[in-house]
Amino acid sequence: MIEPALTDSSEYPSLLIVDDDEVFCGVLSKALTKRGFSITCAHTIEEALSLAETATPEYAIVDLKLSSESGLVLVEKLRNLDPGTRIVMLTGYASIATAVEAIKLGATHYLAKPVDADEIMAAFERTVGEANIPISAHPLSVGRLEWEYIQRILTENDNNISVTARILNMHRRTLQRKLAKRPLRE
Amino acid sequence: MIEPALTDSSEYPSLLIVDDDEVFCGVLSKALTKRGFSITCAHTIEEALSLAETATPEYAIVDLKLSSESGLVLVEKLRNLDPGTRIVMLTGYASIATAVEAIKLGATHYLAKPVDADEIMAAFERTVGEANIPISAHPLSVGRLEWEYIQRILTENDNNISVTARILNMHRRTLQRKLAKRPLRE
DNA sequence: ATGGCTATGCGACAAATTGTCTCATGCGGA
DNA sequence: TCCGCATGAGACAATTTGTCGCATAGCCAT
Repeated sequence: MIEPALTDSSEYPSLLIVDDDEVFCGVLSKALTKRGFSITCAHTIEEALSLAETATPEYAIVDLKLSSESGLVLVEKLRNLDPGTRIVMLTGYASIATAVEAIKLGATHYLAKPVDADEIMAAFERTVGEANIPISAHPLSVGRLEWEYIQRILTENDNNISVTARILNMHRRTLQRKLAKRPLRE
Repeated sequence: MIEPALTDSSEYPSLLIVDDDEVFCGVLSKALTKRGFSITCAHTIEEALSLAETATPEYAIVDLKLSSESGLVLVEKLRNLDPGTRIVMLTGYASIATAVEAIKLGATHYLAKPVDADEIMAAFERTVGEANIPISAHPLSVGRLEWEYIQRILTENDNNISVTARILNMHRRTLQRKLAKRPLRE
């Protein structure tokens, strides 16, 4: 066992998670610790930077939307601190424009939520030239992805089915039906 | 008038358009000539490469979906020929996954069709960091989310449709159809 | 209280999408 | 050359969605 105090010099690679959603940080933190990383969490850009200046992390997971600011600037700064840092940008509000910018700023990869820990792992390993190392991540089925996504948007909107349906650009009747037959395994 | 043979030494910057749609090439060619470029068109990767080997263009516009092959490999090759070439990737089948790949391979920018000549011009000029990208306020529609996800798994698996369909737990026929369709906006 | 506005649940039927099957073609390895 | 696997595509049935309609219910301002 390694003593928790020595995270810096730990034999585990250091990984900084930056996301303003504390619950999300917690869940991810736990999942990645189990996979052998030494995790630190930050909820704002300032916090992330002061942590990174003390000890630059080897890996970072940055949310695009950090309260009001853009996680993009953080990507740039982390890279300036240490060009070797591997950064995955994560977001619930994905767009091609921000993806392009993130990669240009030096992010290793860009993923839209929902994602699971394995997919993030795979993203860190990934290099340009196609699928060299077949990572055994087990991605969600499309059905499952849709279900998770719907649940998130629904929650964000007070469980208002009509509003959610409009946002998701689907018919209220359809959403009703999808929600009705909820037991979706896979 | 400049003699066509001397495109290299022309006073106009050289620009190579690679798209299998001849009509599109023609229109774009005309619009960009008017803006002061010396245009050459190619409709296949081979054609593009042989042209580029003779005289490497200063700018290039590459379509992602070139009949059977992917324009991504062309981006890589053009870059190897001359790292200074500024390349804009263009496509009617835009996705975050391919955008990420394109930028990693060295593309200057990535735009979704339909697009006008001015946007392409702006894309060539774009520099990192400057742009102040707005974070989209609204989440993706379910349809779009599915499209992005499919594209991601597909690129992660070397564009193997059969494998992707199995991973996603959907029928190959269905995946075929979804990929064929989708000039999806939203 | 009454009318205007919106959310919700659900039946019914048409329209669109998927699931299945089947073929023919093309490619790389045994 | 045969085998296994990927792919594109046609055809038809099985499901799922899109649409309408209607009734109920909560909010809120008149």
